[in-house]
Amino acid sequence: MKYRIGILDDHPVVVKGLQDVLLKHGHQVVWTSNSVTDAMAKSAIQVDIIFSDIQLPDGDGIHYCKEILSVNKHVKVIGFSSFSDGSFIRNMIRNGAVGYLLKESDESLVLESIEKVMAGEQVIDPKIKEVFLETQLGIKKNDVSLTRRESEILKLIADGLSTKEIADRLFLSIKTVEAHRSNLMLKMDAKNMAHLIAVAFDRGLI
Amino acid sequence: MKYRIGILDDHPVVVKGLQDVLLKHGHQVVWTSNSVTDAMAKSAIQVDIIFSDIQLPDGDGIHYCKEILSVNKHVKVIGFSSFSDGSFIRNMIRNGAVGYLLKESDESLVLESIEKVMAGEQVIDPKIKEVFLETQLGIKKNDVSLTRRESEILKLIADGLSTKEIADRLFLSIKTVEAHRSNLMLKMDAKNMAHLIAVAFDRGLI
DNA sequence: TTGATAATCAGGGAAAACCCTTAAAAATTA
DNA sequence: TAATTTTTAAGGGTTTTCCCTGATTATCAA
Repeated sequence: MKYRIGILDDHPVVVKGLQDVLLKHGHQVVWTSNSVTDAMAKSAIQVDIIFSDIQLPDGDGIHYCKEILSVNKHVKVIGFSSFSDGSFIRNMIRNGAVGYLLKESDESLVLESIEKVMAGEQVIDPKIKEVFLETQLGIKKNDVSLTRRESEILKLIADGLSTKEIADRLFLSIKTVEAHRSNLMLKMDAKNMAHLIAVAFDRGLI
Repeated sequence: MKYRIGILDDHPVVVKGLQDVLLKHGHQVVWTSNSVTDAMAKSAIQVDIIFSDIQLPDGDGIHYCKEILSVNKHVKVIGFSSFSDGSFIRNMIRNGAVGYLLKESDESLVLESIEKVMAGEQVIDPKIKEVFLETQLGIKKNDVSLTRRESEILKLIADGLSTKEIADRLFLSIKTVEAHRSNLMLKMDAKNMAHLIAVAFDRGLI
């Protein structure tokens, strides 16, 4: 199937390259644009898919995504950027994008993604999946080593249990639990319990 | 290629099932075990791959993994459990496991994974990858929508700032910051600040 | 313009967290 | 066995969080 496609990117080279790939395979590139304002002005033009960069001169693809979907809720927006930054991708998806590809993707991935997206599937670049998986697995950096008791208590803290509740659960004195909490904060260089949990998540300890 | 395999699991049905699959395809199951102690006693038996459950009667697969690798660092340990709990998987991998499969995996996945693992690759059950990806993307249930001020303050809390510090930073009254904290806890159904941060990470809000 | 939502702030009190020192079993490791 | 680490625990004090009620001012959409 051949589709009507719009491209929003402020890098002429990227626009040209993507356009060539799409045209070569019979798709119609009905508009290209280098700014959010301009792209919104073209929102009346019917398209099936929009490829949108994240960083644009007058805004970002994330807000554009939300806006264009409020005008035309049937269009499939695919984030198209060189950033594999998680927060960009998350926000793009949250704002309604159905896919996110990296600019270094090869032709076949772009073409496959068009088919998948039009079939109602969500598409995330496999490279991003790998990065996400590694983050989840905490392969990054894991210098602090916690004792068995410490990680046990850490998990209970993350579950929202107070010192007293943890003490009751583990049949320990409140003072003992307090000692472990202090050690956790010391080891992980945390200022308080909220910070401790944030650090623990960052280091993949939870 | 056919390999020598050990199985550590305290569920006889699982052991039987896995063993049948492996034997049917020509692999050798050189030992099976239902406890960590017993499995360690069999550590002298040369194996290529060990399938290990997470929860065992006398310990857990995570510590077993570490121990067996200190004895035989060339063995490939594959976590094999019905838990898709992230922390188990993370810890298993951190302790040297090269793979993690779910018990509901079908035969072909198990067999493919054996080949991949022996080829030096890491194997994670695709179902887990999906869960991880969804967590990363915050797709799960992202029903809570925070206001601008709330997410601003949430981030500062995660950075370890106290109510007073946040108030100073944002030129607000302590009471205002307290109000926002209360609303955050209410919205995210958190019992205290530590829990709030944990929930926020879970939902991909940080 | 009129609700609804968001953001601001107050007082007061109970509970929990935080910080300090000190120390003795218990378990591991060398 | 000796040395080290872990786990246990106390006393006592300061600070912060947490919870309640109540209220005024912006902001934004219908």
